[in-house]
Parts: sequence; C-alpha cells; structure tokens
Amino acid sequence: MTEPVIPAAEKIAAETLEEMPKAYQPAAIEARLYPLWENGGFFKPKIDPDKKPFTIVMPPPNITGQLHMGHAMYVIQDALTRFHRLTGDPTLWLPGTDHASIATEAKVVSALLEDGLTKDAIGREAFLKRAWEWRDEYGGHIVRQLRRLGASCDWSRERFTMDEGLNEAVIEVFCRLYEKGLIYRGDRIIQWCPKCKTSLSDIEVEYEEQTSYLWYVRYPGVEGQDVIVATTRPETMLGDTGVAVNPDDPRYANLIGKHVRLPILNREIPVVADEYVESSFGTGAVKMTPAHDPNDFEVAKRHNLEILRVMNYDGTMNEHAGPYAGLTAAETRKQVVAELERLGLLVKVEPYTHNVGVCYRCGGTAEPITSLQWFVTMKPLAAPALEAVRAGETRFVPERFSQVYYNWMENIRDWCISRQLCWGHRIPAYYCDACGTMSVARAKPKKCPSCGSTELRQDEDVLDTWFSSALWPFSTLGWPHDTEDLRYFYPTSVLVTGYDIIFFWVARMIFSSIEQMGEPPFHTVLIHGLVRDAHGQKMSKSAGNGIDPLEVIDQYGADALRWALISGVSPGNDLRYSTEKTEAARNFANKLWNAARFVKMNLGDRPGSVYEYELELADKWILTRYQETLREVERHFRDYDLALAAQSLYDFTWNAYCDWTIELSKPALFGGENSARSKARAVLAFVLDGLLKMLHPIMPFITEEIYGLLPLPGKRGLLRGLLRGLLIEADWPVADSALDFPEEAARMEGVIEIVRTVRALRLERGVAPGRKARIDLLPTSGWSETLKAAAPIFERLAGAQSVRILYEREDAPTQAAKAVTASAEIFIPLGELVDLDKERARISKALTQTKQEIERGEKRLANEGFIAKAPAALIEEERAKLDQRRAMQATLEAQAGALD
RNA sequence: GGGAGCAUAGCUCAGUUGGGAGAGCAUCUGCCUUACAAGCAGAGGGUCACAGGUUCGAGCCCUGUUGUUCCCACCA
Repeated sequence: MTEPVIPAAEKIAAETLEEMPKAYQPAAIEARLYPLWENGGFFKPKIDPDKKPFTIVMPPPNITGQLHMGHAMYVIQDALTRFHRLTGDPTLWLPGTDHASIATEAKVVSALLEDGLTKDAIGREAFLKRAWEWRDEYGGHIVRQLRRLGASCDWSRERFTMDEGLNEAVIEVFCRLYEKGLIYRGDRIIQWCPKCKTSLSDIEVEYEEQTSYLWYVRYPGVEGQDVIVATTRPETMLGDTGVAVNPDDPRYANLIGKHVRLPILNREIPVVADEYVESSFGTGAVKMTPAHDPNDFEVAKRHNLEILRVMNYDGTMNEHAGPYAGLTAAETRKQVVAELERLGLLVKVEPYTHNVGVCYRCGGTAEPITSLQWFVTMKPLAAPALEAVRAGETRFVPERFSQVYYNWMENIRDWCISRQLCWGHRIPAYYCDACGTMSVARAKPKKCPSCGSTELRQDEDVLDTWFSSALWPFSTLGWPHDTEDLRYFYPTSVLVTGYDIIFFWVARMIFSSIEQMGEPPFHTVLIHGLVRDAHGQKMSKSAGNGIDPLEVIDQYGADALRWALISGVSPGNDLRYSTEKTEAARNFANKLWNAARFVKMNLGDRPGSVYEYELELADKWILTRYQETLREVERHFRDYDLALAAQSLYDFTWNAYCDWTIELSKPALFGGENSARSKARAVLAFVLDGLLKMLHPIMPFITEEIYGLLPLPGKRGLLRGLLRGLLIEADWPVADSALDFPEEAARMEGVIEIVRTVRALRLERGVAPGRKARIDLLPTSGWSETLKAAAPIFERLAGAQSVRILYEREDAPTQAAKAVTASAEIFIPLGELVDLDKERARISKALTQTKQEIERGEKRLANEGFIAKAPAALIEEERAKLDQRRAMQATLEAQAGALD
C-alpha cells in the first residue's frame, strides 16, 4: 500500500493570505478540493487489522446512464462514509458500474443503425467489439459525474460487472448452482419482449392499465352443448387446446370430458375442470391457450393439454395459426374478430379495462410465451435468505421494508436468467451437435465428454444483468479468490438504495451471498425514497421534468444540493425536489461561510484552549449547546437519521452560534482587554472546529475549505508557521462532560429571553432602532446576580443604554413599557412615547393568556391521577410554573391598575 | 384481491422511548447594526383528516371511517 501523500501546507492553505469573498463561491473550491482528496489517497481505507472496517458497496450505475437525481441520492452513502472515516473506522466505499445488458445493447444497436448496420448483419463478434468501444467511450461518463457530488469512494478499487474478475465470479456462480441442480434449462412459459427480442424475468414486466374489449365467442359443442367463452385476446384462440370450467359449476357439469370445436381452425378440443376457473366471471368457461398465458400453462400441465405456440418470437403468427401465419398479432386480432362475426360466433363485445404487461426497458407489450430458457430454482435459495432477515442478521431501515422483502421472497418463482442478447456474460453451456450432449463448464471443454467430438458450440444466450449485480458485494472484493480485501471488508456494513430495486437487487444479493459466502452481504439495508419533482411527479426523461444535478451544482454548489437532498425527509419517504429548498441550503452554506469569515478576521494566530480560561456565562451556554448538538448528531448518524442530524446542525449553527455567540463575542473582540479577547477567540474557534467536523459528512467542500483557511485548534501539526492537515482525515470531536454546564446554560436562556422580549417591546412601540433606551429589570427571586452580570449583553443585543436592577417593585417606573419573563419583569421607561391604549391592549392580552395557563396548571395539579402517576420531576416543574404565573398575573394586574 | 405510505401553518415537510405543536419558503412590520440583504430584529398563522378507544395525559399507541399515493397479484 502506498503512503497517502499529504499535500504541502502552503497548498492546503493557499488562500490564507487572501480575503475570503463575501459570498461563498463553490465552483472553484470544489474543482480544487476534489482532486486534492482523490490524489492524496484520502478515499482509500486505512487498513488496520485490529479495527472493524466500515464498508459500503456502491449500487453500480448503468454505463448508459447520465447522472440524474436518483444517483444524486448517493450523497447519503457519502455522508455515512465520511462520518465513519472521521470517527476513525477503516472506511471503504467501493464504486463501480453495471454493463446494463439490455439498455447498452439497445444503445449500440441504434448506433449501428445510424451506420446502416444491424446486429444480425455484422455478427456477434463485431457487435461485441462495437459494444466495448461504446463502453470505453461512454462508460466512464457517469463516474466522472459522481465526483462532482463529492463522492469519496475509493476509485482505485473501481469495478465493472463485465471486467475479468467479475466475469470469473459470474461463471463460477453459474457453474456451482448448476452443479447443485439449482440452475436448469427448460421449455416453460416466460415473458417475452418482441421489440427487444429477448426473454425477461417476471419483475422486468410492468403492468399498465389499458382499455380494451372483452369478446364473447361461441365454441360449438361436439358431443354436447355449445360453450361461450370470454377473452381479451381473440388472436390467441388459434392456440387454444382446451376449455376449462370450474368442477363445481352445475352449468357445465355434463360437459366435462367432452369436446367443443374451435372456430375457424375447426379443431376439437377437450373441456376440463379446474379450480382455477371462477364461475362468477364472464361465462364461467375459459379458453385455454397454454403457450401464451401463464395460468393456462399451469392448467394445461395439470390436464395434459397440448401446448401449442402460435406466435413467433418477433410478434408475428407462425404456421400453427393457419391462414393468419405471418401476420402481426394486432392484425390477426382484427381478422379473427371479423371472421368470428361472419361465422355468427361472436356473441357480444363489452368494453373492458385490464392490465397489460409491458417491457420495463422499452415499454412495448410483453408477450407470455413458451420458450427454452435457463432458470434458477428459487425456493431453496430464498429460504435461508428469508431466515437471515427474520433473524435480524440483516436489518431493513426503515423496518417496514422488510415486509416488502418477505412478501416477494415468500411467493418467489423461478428466475429466468437467460437473455437473447450479445452484451453480457455468455452462458457457459456447450453443446455437442454430434451426440447432443450439453456440458456446463468454467472454460470451454476441448472435446465432448460424451463422444469426444471437438466440435462444441457455446450457448448463444447471455445472463440477466441482475445475475452479475447479485454478486456485487463479494465479487468486487475479489471472490472467488481468497483475497485480503475479501477477508477484511466482507461482509459489508450498509447497503444504501431506493425502494424500487429491493426485488431486482437487494433480495438477490442477499440470497446469492448467503449461498456463496455463507453469510448475508450486509447487516443493514438503508432504504431511501425517490426524488420527485416539485409537483410530486416521478422525474423522467420522457416527461421532461427531470432536473440535472450537475446544473444544480453549477448554480448552487454541491454542498447545497447534498444538503437539500439529505435534510427535511424522513427515512424511506419520497422527496419532493424544489429549487427553493436548494436555495435555502445554499443560504445556509453562505451563512456558515460568513461565520467562518468573521472568525477568520478576528482570530489572529493560533487560538488558545477553552480549558485555559475562566469562562463567561455565554461561553458556558454555547459549549453546553455544542455538546448537546454533538451528542445528537452522532446518535442520528448512527441511527441513519441524517435529516435529523442536519436539522440539529442547522439550528445550532444559525440560531445559536451565529445569532448569539458571534454577536456576543464582538465587544470582547473589538474593544475588550487582551484576556477577554483571547478567551472569546478560543471559544469561537473551538466550537467552529467541532462544527465543521460535524457538518463535513453532509457539506464536505465548504467545511474542508474553511478548515484549510483557519488555524483551528483541532488541526494537526505546524509546518512553516501554518497548520496543516485536511478535514477529511480529522478526528471526530469527542463530547467532554467537563464542558457541560447545565446550570449556567439555563441562566443564559433566561438572559436570552429577556433580550428577545425587550426587542419585541421596542419594535412594538416603534422605538427607533438606533435609539438606546434605559432598561429596568425586577429580577425573579435568585436572578439578580445573573442579570446584573448580564448587563453588557442587554446593552449589546437589546439596545439598552443602561441596565438598572430593581430590588423593590416600588422602584419601578410607572410610565413604562412592561413585560414579564421567567427571570425578570422588564420596564422600559419611555416617557411620552408610551401609547396608553396600546399598552392596555397588550397587558390585557398577556393577562388573558396568563390566566388560561394558570387555569390549565391548576386543573392538572388537581387531577389525582396526575399527582399519583406522573413523574415527580414533572409535577414539581408544573408547580413551579404555576407559582411563576401567579406572580406574573399579579404583576400584570398591578400594571393595568397603574395605567388607569 | 393483498400489502405499505401519506393526511400537521398559505406551500414543502420535520416531529423515535406518549409529558404544553416546529423548520424552511411565503406573508406582514421595522432595519444597509463594521461576518453575511443568500442578511438582521420582530409578528401573524394550526380542533395535528374524521370518529371512537387505551391512559392522569395522545400529533405519537389501538380500532374503525374517508381521501390520496405507491408496491405486489393478474378473473380469462
């Protein structure tokens, strides 16, 4: 392993001597910092055999993809990665891309088309050559775009689902499953996309509601009565090989075992009885088309009905369709209906709405059809995978998504894994045309194991893309080889993905990993929602409502986008993206920037330690709030509640640090004595240092930049007078109970309340903002010392000219604006400025409110159940509040009296 | 048909062991106060969908109802 290159101090702090601009300008900073991180090796895990690593494998984006808002959700993974890196865990976020079989093949096909070529014309080899060229040109696109988000993944470990190693893993798994009898080849009904000309798995078919018709057709009886069947697909009747009725249906009891005549083709087909048929629907008789309907296929197997395929794989009718051979399905339907009408066998036609399966890639109608394909037997694989989640070895967050998983895995059907495409992992099955033997092998056999012929032909099909992504958590770490990475990083820690691919990917990774590795691939699956547009619509290319994350980054910065995507959502819920939200995030970044700018302007050299000073009340308050925030943020990160962490951080940064601490530090910084100044600097720097570290997982760029610009106390060594070290590899702050001052923090809250109340009073009265006013405070019992000491705070932040502490109510001015807080009664003598009517109205309002609160408190304390069962502390609190409010009421009444 | 989510301020949404409802944006008032107008100081605005229940106490737990979104299944 190579030693990470620590950039020279002067490079990190390149801008130290320059002024920070007034507004945060992300573009240049992002462009400079990302390469610094990447080239410095900071994304590579620092492997320590004694430590448990934190590992995330990136859901591999398709090589065909452009970065969209869905990928932008990768910022969650990055935030977790950066958090764990800061806490000192050897941290690996492993990136890679997916070959995306169908999607890529389609791109290459259309590129060929532009050159006037087709896949069939140029052949497999030439096609693959083109595909690889295409991949080399465009495949790296999306991973370059991911860098713009700030993704701190270890690019030196980047993998591709079709690279040599992963190909080996895929072949190995296929062979193992085949050898265990869990992969088989069979002629079964599958979903077929005539447009992509390939089979699909069940979950690759989506259902769309379509309005159509229900045709009622008379099938004349042979030995007995006629039967009328209802169908939504008249063209498939050409492949009918029976009619089914419910065994308990009296209408058809005497027909079971007899025959009816299939119109047009005039075949005799049997009537069978099967529980599958619902007597109440349609006529209670169902035409059986086993080759083109999954349910009919099952019935046919039970009753030995013939399976007659009448459609070709290109969507046209075949020779079994008689006169319709060669026509498309749609044309055949038209002609069949017309013919039935002519024959007088079309009984009636009803409008009908039903669901039609469509290909999830091209959107074309999918056809159920029998075909010779490869399948994975799912039941034996699903069982331990279900158990692993049930036993809590793998946990879904939020928990409710495990229901989705159970539901699917419990009802799982065999997985059709072969695709009639070129681009993908070719199935390692070899056929001997001489003797008909098939062999499955890791490498092409030299000769047929049965007859010795050397003429072996490999299966033409490739594997479902998801077959290879199912192996991602271990194949990317070197499996099937016993590598150092595999031993150290497997199983991985958390998988982060959207709920839309739980079936496609998550479930398949779990059973594949248990089967091959003997244990689940990750202990936690963190599921997030989808990004929607401002109206709640799914973003899509066709709807044209997609928002390009790169444009957002250009305009607002990566950190703003990251913040907008992470904050204000609850886990698993969809997120409505709006520009307003990103603007708010950008504003927050700017706020932080300016706070840092202020600190930088006033910090001087390296600040002292907060432990060295006799701290002020306000210092103890912010330190207490800081510690509280730190504990919350850490807990939320560990619980994967990133939005809650963001909320804590926002509130602390803006409403505590900026609004109070920075404001309160100004007198000391601008004009105070040396000791007061250095104390203020120490506190500002200490809190900012920790704050940057806490914000870094979500806003990596701005925090790194600020960290580089300021001589903060947490930074490592000194080099040529400049502190060096990057935030990305800093140490996560540790809460220290020596910096918890709950008593003082509560007192500061009392002071803050007075400041706020005075401000409101002044504004309410229209006191000119610049005008300083005298403030008289009548402290609540036990508060006089605190308030006396807080006089400079009132002067600075409440526009007080002087603060007088009153000891007797009689000393209070009668002509004054008045207000009451928990810690004091407030009087602002305003002389002739007082508007008596306004004042009466205000007092009356306050009195009403206070009375209501007293009533509520009394009622509560009179409740025996409450006294008996509520926690003692709560009761005590309630009593104290009541006393306070009674005092307040007395004051307000006295004030009201004084005005009259 | 089965399952899940959502319903809280004008809008978008938070609110995790049940203990006096919050943020951002928008609105209104007043401010270019030497970090920030992407800002500062204030204000207004909510029967937490509805109806029951459990509890001393419910936005939160239970039952039901309504509306809405999504997933699965696919009665031809």
